[in-house]
This record gives sequence, structure tokens and C-alpha cells, in this order.
Amino acid sequence: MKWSKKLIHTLKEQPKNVENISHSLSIRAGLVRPLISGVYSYLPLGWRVISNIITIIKKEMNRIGGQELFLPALTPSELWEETGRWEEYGKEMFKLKDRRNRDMCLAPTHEEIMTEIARKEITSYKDLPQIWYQIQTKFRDEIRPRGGLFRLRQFIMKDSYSFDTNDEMFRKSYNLHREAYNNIFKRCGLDFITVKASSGLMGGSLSEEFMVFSESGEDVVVVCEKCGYKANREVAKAGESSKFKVQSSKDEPLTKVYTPVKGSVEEVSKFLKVPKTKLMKSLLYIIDEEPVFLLLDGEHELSDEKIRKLGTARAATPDEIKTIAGASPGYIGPVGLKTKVKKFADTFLKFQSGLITGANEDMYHFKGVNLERDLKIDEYVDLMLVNDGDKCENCGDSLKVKHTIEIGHIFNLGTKYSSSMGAFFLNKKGERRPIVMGSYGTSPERIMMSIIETHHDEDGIIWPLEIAPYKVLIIPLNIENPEVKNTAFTIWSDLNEKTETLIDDRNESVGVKFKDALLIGIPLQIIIGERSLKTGKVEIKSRDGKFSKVVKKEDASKEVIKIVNRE
RNA sequence: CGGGGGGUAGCGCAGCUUGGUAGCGCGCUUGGUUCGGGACCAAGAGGUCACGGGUUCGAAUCCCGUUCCCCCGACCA
Repeated sequence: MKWSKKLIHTLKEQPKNVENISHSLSIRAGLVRPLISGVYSYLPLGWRVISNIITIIKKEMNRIGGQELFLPALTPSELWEETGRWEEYGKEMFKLKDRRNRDMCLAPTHEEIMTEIARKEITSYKDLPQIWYQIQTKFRDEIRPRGGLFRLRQFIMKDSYSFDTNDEMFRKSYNLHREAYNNIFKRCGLDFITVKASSGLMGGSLSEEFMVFSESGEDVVVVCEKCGYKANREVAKAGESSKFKVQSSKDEPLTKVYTPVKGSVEEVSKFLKVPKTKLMKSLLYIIDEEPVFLLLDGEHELSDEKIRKLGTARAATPDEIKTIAGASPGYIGPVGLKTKVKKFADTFLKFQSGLITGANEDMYHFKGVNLERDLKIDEYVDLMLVNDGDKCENCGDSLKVKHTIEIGHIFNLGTKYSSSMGAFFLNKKGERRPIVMGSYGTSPERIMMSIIETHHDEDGIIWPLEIAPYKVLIIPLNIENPEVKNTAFTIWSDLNEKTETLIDDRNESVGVKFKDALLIGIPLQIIIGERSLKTGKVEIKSRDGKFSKVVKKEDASKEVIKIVNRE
């Protein structure tokens, strides 16, 4: 392709309102353009990349027996009501009405529609197993789209669904998907890990996420570099050994101290000149309509996911706090309460005493709190988010907290959807059984952004060969020099038939051409200039800087094809 | 939903405090020079200053409302 005839517009300057590197480069290299918050247009160069990623996904999905189909994005409310998700999904759904006032939504995911097909089409164990997938646009009205293309309101997703007779068979489908995902991400040049995850709105028990390490990521995982433990921070556990970090005197008497500062851990620890670990956070929650104190040490934070396991939970409002504990937020605590409130303490606290917490009186805290002596804990549970440096449960080594981008998620759905929507089959014995399902998602856009995030330098993108929008970029340095021009076009017309080749035939100065080449990141460059042409040669160079060779101009095409085929 | 920042040429920005002809850089067009690392000279085109209302002789600028974009947070005491 001739650059001069293509919509490949690069930007010299950093675009406004971008904060991560992949966002900036994808706009500067002319891959995408923003339309509205969380919605982007793909320009030709970006779409070629997405297409290449989709090609890989399809190949790997087909390899495990997946059958591609295509479902509507416009869906009726009735299906969602059958599973209760019309309400559950709430405002995240783009809901609309048709002209007859029928409730519809733009599908945020497709379990219901897939199950709807399964319940009509699958009647016998002989129909199973099945794996169906599609590559389709999803709509989610996110609370806050962020990080450029990482959290979008409209995005492309490869979602697949497995249908099996029982758990054992499901396991096979699940493992096939894990294998397919491993292959997809490897071929995309991504360095990733899998972690246990929470299944959120999807339901079901087993779920794993595929994660790429990146500072720009909005997910946080906990990893142990020694033994390989890894989990999403929401569900990660720290080992016992980190719980002995704080040792305080058991005999310290319970005393009330005047703390005329804001009630935050930060302020109180500074005022009393004690480490944050001495403080006990006392958080009042309403769980299953009942007030509950959640207690944890001053250095750790609550995991929303872990609270969710206790029941339907929400934080108490300031008014409720005042009524139940008799003080403002920041000065409340589980000691000496007038009303009876359940108390759940993080297991971390089991070994601690001499703690400081709110005295249920504004501007006062208790110190010397001993959990055994001064109050009755109803239950010790795991509540906290693991911090960097906490100890590993398995090996005792220090845990690391790292930012990641979630590029894939695989779920066991069990019979959640088949039971509620009536997708049954008859087994060999003629018994009616719900289909055991799994669902599996990955997003080409996320993959693209993750690749940029992990494959770039200060000058631009460095595409892996299989993903790149073009494999080769021919750069005639001075297009007005007839010899340069002719050589370039001769090589181009030969190479263009064999691999995707772009020729920078613009009448631009060399600086512009080199800078743009670095920015858009085509893996192989053929540089044609008067200097090397004097001896009948041209230069072949890889974008990553690992390869550079001067060859006879007649051999250029052959040499490049050798590299393309080898990789 | 709460808080903060922003919207002026295709892109990045200045001008706003103190109201008085709408500017700069990049990009774009034309002509010329240049060509192994974002070249130079010259001449141009391009604006509903987000939108609506108000104050004023006069508003990009002051006041009110709306809207869109970005960031942080969403009860972490």
C-alpha cells in the first residue's frame, strides 16, 4: 500500500486528556480516534491490528472445536428478566424502548441469548458438548470509563460459551479454553499470568483471569515470586506469619484519650505518635439489614469482595453511625457500645492487643484495647486487602502487589443460566438435566492496548510481527530522486505480492519519515537512500533494533521474506 | 453520584485577572530550495471563542444556567 493514498495520520504532539502510554501512542500513531467518553473509532491502521488479533482468536477457537456464530446486540428485556439480571445489571445496561414501548437493551454480555438458543436447540446428551463463540460489540454504560481504551462503554469482545452434560465434561471444555487463551495471548506476544478471581455479576464458582503486568492497568494482583502464589487482590490472602508483625503488650490498661483531630487513621496515628498498625479500624456496615462492626488493623483496607461473602452488605450512613454508635464517623469503635452490634474482626487482629480505636464519643479514642479482654468478637474472618510486603500463605516470602490489565476471563457458570432459563437435556437414562455451562471472554481492543503498553519505546510502538498492521515498511528517503524512487517501487511491487507491505511514498523530509516509522512501529524497514544506492545496496532494519543488514537491492525482497517466514 | 480541572482554527495552546479589530506553534494549500533522523524561504486558506440566557454602547473576557471531555473518589472513618 502507498502511504500517500492511505489514511495514516500521525500526530507530533501528545494529545490532550490522555494519561497512559498506550492511549497516547494509539492516537498519535493514527490507530484510533475518540468519539465520546468511552467510545472510539478505529482508523484503518488500528483496524488492521484488531483484525489480525481477531484472526488469531478465531484460529485458536476453531482449533478447540469452537463454532463461530453471531448474536444480536439488540435484545428484549424478557430474557434478562428470566435470570434477574435486568435489575441486577442496573444502570450499566444501555436500556431503550422500541416504538411499541417494548423494553430492550444493548447486550452487555450474551449468556441469556446463548442459553435461549441452547434451550431450543439442545434436547439430548447426544447434542453435547458444544462450544459456541462470537466476536461482537458489547455495550456497558460504565460508571466511569477510564484509562483510554481500557474501560470502554462500547467494545469488541470474543465471548464463548460451553455446554456440557456434567461437571467432569465441563472441566474439559474449561481446560480447552484455558489452552486456547494461552495460545492466543502468547501469539500476541503478551507476557501474562493467570489468577484466581471473583466472578462478579457472572455468578458461578470457578473463575480465572488472564493478566498482563502494566502500571497503567486498573486491576491489582498479589503475587509471590518465590512460590508462585498469585491471586486478584480482591480475594488474595496473606499468610499467618505477616500477622505477627505487630506485638503489643497484653496488659496495657484500657484508657480513653483526647484526640482533637480528624478521626482518620492517618491523623490519629500522627497525633498520638504511634504507627498505623497500632490503630484498629472500626467500620460500621449494614449486612443483611443488621449493623455489624468490621474490624481491621490500621494499615490494611477492606476487600469489597470479601465483605460480599458475608451477605448483602453496605457501609452505614453517617446518620446510622450516629444512631448506633453515638458518635461521628472516625470516633466509633466496638468497645463499650450501648447497643448490641455484631463484631467481625479480621484474622490479623487475633494476635494483637494494645490497640487504639474510636471511643464512641467525638474527639476521643480508646487505647490499650485488648480484643479478648475488652470485647467479644463474634467471628474472626478474612477481610483485608493484602498489602505489598505482607507474607505469603504458602512460603512466607514477601508478597508483591502489582497493577495488571485483565485481558481474559474464564468462568464456570454451572447450571445458573440453564436452570433459571430452562435449558435441559435428556441423559442416557432419559432423565432431565440442566446443561452445565461455562463462559469465556477476551477483548481484541484490550489485547491491542496491552501489546502497545508492553511493546514500545520512547519513539513509538514496536509491533510483534503477527499483530503488525503491515509487516514491512519501505522508506525511500528522497522520493524525488528517480533512482531511489524506482528502486523503492521495484522492491515494493515484488514484496507486496508476498506480504503486507507499506511504502512511504510521501514527499517528506527524511526526519519525518524516520520518526513516523518509529511511531507506527512496522516490524521491518527497508531503507533506500542515495548513499547506499551508490554501491547498489539498501538497508534492512528491524523496528526493535535487534537486526540491521545492508544487502544488494536485488536481494532485499528475498531477504525480508526470509525473515517474515522465519518468525 | 460527590469533588477537581477543562472546552478558543484539524491538533497542542496563549488571551480572560483589568470588557474595546481573535493570536501563537504544529498541521493544511501554492511556489521555490532541501533530502540518512520531526528542514528552510515566501505567499495563503481556515473561527458561531462548547451551547443558551443576562449585564453592557460593546463580552472569548463579567454573571446565571446547560452540556460535553478528563482526572480523583464513591462512604476505607
